[in-house]
Amino acid sequence: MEQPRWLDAREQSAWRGYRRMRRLLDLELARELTRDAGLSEPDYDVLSDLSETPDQRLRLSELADRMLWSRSRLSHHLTRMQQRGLVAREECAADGRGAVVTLTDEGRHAIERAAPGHVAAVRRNLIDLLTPDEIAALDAFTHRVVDHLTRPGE
Amino acid sequence: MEQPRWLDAREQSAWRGYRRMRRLLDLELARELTRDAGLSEPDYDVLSDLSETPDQRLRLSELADRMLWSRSRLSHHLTRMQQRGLVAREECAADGRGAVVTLTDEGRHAIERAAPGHVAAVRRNLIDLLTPDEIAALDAFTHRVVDHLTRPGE
DNA sequence: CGAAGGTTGATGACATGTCAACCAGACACC
DNA sequence: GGTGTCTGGTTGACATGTCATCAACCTTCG
Repeated sequence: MEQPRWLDAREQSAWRGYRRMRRLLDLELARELTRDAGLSEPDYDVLSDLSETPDQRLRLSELADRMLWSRSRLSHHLTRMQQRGLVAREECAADGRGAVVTLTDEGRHAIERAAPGHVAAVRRNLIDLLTPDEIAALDAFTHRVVDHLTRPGE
Repeated sequence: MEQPRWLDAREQSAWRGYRRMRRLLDLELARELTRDAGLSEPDYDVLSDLSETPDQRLRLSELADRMLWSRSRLSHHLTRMQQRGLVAREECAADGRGAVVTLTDEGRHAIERAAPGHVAAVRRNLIDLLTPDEIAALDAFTHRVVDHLTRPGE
């Protein structure tokens, strides 16, 4: 590790702001989601991803990849959601090892009930506080960073 | 919950990008920190906050507030860090209920060893990928959101 | 065929975070 | 000085996430 280039004042401030925002936004969104719909953020994400899928069914590994979760985490989480009746597991016809998650009626009901409030919360606490230019900047640089972090070489 | 205003394409994309970046960046920074310094991000944050304090000592509640942690979480975490010799607890002279955390020599050594690499990782995976304008925008809107979320009325 | 090697999920042990109950000292008020 | 309440911190039970490991299964190749 050679000479470190420390962050200048603005960079430091931006980095701290980012982390603080992240924490507070997380807390707030999770709080509203639990209060209004009885779901955690991970629950919401699973249901949301699943409900946007044509057949409302996904291979576990496919879902894990989309969510950037480990297979193990997904498996544990689905077990819990399954016990609450939000999703179901089925065997995969094409691959004997595989499994498929599906949305139960209760799961669909839950996400349909939760979505409007959650989107409103995201708006109120983030999106609507940003100017169109800032939204565009956020869109641009987050994708740039994601590309960097998922580049094969790194 | 009245008529929901869904997110338009750009907003949706920005929101997803944000969440994806957040997750990947977290993973990467945590990975490097563990590998290079044997610290978790929470460990690093505690040590860093502590080392920037004049006397390298802080009241628990003060530290908890700065980090946006619950007292309980901080207490648990400090117990673990204390067992590893990174910090120490002392009684508070001014308030018999209170306690003070201090940095041990080992703790100071650990943060001094970890900081250059961590800052470099933050640069490499985020800061240096943004234009100066984007840094400025990030700085501006994150603080705006933080203000919104910490406003007394909400 | 059948063994080797990679993939898919499930599982148990463990680390970490949250919530609620609790205790002791501070504080207010009579 | 009591007495009730508040505050700072600790603790234990529990929820969640990670890692290592395992069994079942596909695929390839001798």
